Amino acid sequence: MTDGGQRTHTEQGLERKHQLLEAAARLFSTKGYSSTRIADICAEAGVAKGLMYWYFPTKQSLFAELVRTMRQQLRRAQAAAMDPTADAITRIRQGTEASVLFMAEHRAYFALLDVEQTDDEVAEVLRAGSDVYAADVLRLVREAQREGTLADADPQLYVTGVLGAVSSFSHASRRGRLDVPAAELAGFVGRWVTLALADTPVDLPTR
Amino acid sequence: MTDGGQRTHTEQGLERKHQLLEAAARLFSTKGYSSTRIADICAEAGVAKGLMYWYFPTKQSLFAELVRTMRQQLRRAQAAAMDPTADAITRIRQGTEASVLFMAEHRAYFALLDVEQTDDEVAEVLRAGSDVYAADVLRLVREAQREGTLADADPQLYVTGVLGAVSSFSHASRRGRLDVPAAELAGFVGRWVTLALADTPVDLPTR
DNA sequence: GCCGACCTTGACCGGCTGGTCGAGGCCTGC
DNA sequence: GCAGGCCTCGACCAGCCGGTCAAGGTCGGC
Repeated sequence: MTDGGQRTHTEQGLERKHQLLEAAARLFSTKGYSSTRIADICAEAGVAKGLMYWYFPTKQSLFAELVRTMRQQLRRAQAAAMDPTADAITRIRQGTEASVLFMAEHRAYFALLDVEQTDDEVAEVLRAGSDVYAADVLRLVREAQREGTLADADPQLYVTGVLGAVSSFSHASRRGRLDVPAAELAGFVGRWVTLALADTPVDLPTR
Repeated sequence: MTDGGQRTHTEQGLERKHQLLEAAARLFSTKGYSSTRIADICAEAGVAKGLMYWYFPTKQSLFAELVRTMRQQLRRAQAAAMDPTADAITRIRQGTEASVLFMAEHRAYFALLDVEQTDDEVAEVLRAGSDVYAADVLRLVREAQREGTLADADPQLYVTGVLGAVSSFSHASRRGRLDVPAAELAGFVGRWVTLALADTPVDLPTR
């Protein structure tokens, strides 16, 4: 913005910059943003600390560049997967599948989005609690599968779906992105989950 | 663990402790854990900094206590909502509804779970990207509603559901909690979302 | 051979922040 | 009235970490 003159880099320079980005991606995605030290990144890339500031003005700008390129790639994958002639629901499904697939294939990269596990111990505190609920749901899923009211896919998939729905909707509500009374929201999520769990033909032609 | 002797508190002491917990909850849930300074918490509670260390050994232990009590309450709500005589799917739905409802009613408290927005600017970088996809899905949802292939609820609900599914499943996969090949996972999530979006009777007796 | 742009280094700085400490006030039981 | 436990204060400390800087190296062009 303010700075008109972008610095020019030689081929070697671009390569170094790339090295730094890759080193940073590795560290950010395992340790989180704020727990990753600039010194760590430079050590990982095998260069001196000052060098980072030759290629990036701040730690944040390095992070931003990483996120930006990542999003662009994902976006391309989504666009490519959607058939413009199909109906809306189909396109939502296509975009969903493409997103999950793409993120799974580039997981190291997209782990950046999980940014902020802070201290391991804090993360531990948080996880410990949700595990209990997860175990509950897992038990129920197995029971439903025995009852024959739920298809025979990997139970963890269903557990993830249920817990994910609860936390996603709750999170959105907290953030004020849903203008819906609590009771109504709860009902919606209940139905949402129930529908998603609806017994699917086990040998659905997926491929 | 190691320290055998728990300190004893007078009534006044317990009240102070409570004040600190509440102040911390307010700050953690708005600024995130690591961005909240101990000095801030004490200022918010109107006491000197050293006092926190009279009631809690570390910052982390304060946080842990907050999370612990919160989980316990949620857990009770879940248990109360599940009808032990009902079938498994029904109980999953009941637990889901109770969770969402409870979290919505105590949103200030549960915002703790969103811990770690780190620096505002970093959060901004992350949000900016996902908004684009959200806008896309929103468009598709509206289109589907016009087509009549999707019920007439608040479009944001559907958007939240779709995006939440993508991120939850992807996150779980990244964390190694799903032992499923990427393509299969993508297919599952696609179906999951499609089922959840299945046209529900618009005037379903929700209330 | 010298100039300037690009690149690299690592010692250093300054501010921030979790945690400590010694001093002192209050209240209860004796 | 004093001993001892509870509570409160805020100045202080130590270490960490993002960011700076002065110095020097390399290489191509003239």
